Amino acid sequence: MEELEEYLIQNFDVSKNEIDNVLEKFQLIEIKKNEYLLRSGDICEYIYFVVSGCLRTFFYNSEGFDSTRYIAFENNFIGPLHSFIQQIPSNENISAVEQSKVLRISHRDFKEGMNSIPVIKDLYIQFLEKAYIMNYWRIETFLSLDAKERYVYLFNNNKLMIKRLPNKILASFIGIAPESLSRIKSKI
Amino acid sequence: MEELEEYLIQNFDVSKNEIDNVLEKFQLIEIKKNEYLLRSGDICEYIYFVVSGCLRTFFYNSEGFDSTRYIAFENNFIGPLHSFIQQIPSNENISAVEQSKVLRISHRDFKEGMNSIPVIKDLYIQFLEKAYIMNYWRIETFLSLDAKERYVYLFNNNKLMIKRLPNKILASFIGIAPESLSRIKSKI
DNA sequence: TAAAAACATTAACATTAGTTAATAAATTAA
DNA sequence: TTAATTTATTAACTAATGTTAATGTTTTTA
Repeated sequence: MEELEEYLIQNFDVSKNEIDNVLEKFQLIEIKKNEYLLRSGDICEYIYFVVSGCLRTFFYNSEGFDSTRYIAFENNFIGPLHSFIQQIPSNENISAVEQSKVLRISHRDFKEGMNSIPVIKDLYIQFLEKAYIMNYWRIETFLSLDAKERYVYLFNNNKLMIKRLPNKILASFIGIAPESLSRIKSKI
Repeated sequence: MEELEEYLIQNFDVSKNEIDNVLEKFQLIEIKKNEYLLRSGDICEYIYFVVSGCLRTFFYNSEGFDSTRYIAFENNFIGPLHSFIQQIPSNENISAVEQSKVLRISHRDFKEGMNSIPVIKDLYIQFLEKAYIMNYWRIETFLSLDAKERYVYLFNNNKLMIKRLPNKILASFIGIAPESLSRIKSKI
């Protein structure tokens, strides 16, 4: 749990006591590469904090290929919020890109914490703000850049993704076919 | 202000007194079609609640065309959050698609309200959650749909946009050239 | 209300990205 | 460690979208 504790200390003005209250609501889970934490159609019961490894959320598009909507490396939260908040079925899957350790908090504990532990509300706000900013630049790249430019953008701004994601997932995150990504890389 | 009052009553468990405290932080502004509330490069000082009309946020892409990131009709908030939160220059503009009336709250009053008026925090969370869900499906359409499918998606799910936005802005929201949108419409 | 400006449509052509298929390389499992 | 499986690359071809330019339509302004 030290990773989440460290994360809280770094990001919030929070007392030792409050940290303990938060931490006790989380539970450590290990997951092997390619295993699922959530399948589309199911209700998202947990939000996850990535301690080590890498997870992604993705869905299957009309042609049956998968599209990666979000990637979380260490020290980031992941979970399809609309499903979690409203407790309705998710159209996304969560799975492990690498073998990972995650801390999960249930919807029940989260709701309870939102009322009883002030820092959880702040944590949630920060999570939403981070998601907002990530989604913001994501939409911007789709609106204004072509496939090659989107790859170059990631190359310049997100070395971690370039380094740790296989071609296939990188392509599905950029929104192009893996063959197109190969072509793009060969021409740079 | 009745519109915002109504909105608060509808969406939050909030007392008359609290509503008054919130409302007094807002200021009514009128804006003519095509006028700007924010220009890229400036720091976003206000978040706006649309009372009537329609606003959009957009930026200029590398070829000098504009891309529309977000559209707000009546009873929705608008503002580039990353600029507002962090008080850093925005790369987006806000302008009026139609002649509009908006209520604005300053960053200063917002920050103050976040600490002193509980419902403002909830309002902010709901704003972030709404933005999350909107951005979520937006990214999904870019990842999994081609231009024609994105138009059809809007046609089925957002009649208001189809009805009230000119072709040019609709195309810039879908991420295609206006000529392409004309072609798509003629083939449906 | 007429003229000007902005916007929308259409068509021909150019470019980008998707598709298919074959092969090579890397990873996983026996 | 080898065989099997998955992933990555390449090339030829196809389909979709962008670009340019001409024309028609609508909106704005004088």
